Amino acid sequence: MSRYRSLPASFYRHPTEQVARELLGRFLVRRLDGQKLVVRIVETEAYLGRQDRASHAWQGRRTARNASLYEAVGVAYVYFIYGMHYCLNAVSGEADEGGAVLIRAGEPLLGTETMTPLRGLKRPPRPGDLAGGPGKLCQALAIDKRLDGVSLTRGALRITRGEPIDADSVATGRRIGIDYAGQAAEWPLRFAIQGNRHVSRPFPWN
DNA sequence: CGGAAGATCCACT
DNA sequence: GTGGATCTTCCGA
Repeated sequence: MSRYRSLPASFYRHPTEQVARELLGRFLVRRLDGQKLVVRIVETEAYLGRQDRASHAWQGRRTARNASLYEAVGVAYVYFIYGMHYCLNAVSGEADEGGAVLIRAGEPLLGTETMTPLRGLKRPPRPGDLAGGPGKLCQALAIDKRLDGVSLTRGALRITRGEPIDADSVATGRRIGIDYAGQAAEWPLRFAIQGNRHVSRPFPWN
């Protein structure tokens, strides 16, 4: 069905803030051992690249870690943080700009019985337990460094058309965990589906 | 080469 | 709300 058709690379070739908004409602599909795990993207953040102090591409920084940011739009940028977590981004914007969208939270749709033990849980999960945060989401979908640089348009990790939401159903806020970024910390580049209970932490609606 | 920081999560009070 | 876990990555000396 068309909800499971991958978004094309051209989808990501637009301003990163726009891509971050339009990724809400889309499906993140992980193929794992012949099984399909699916979450609906409910929260994102835009990182604008060289002009954004919170971005790993701030001032055009190029390192071994962030090489994927300069590969091509539509590829995954996966990095390791805090000694124990991974974060998943979709590279977006213009070539060489270093823009990307952080996938901060998803609503589990398929494969929850597999995600639950991957998360180390033994009880039925409550909203947000499985993928309500960038680190949780990666753990639930078995996303790690091996998926850094892969295309999101095909293969073991894809983003599909899903269920696009209305523009007026998007909640906006400040990005999380980047207080070091000065003025950029106040830019309203965090987005979520209005009222969704699977977000990483409360929005103004709560 | 060493130190410090980090796009987080969890347990505990 | 606070503090600790944990370790790769990066930058300055």
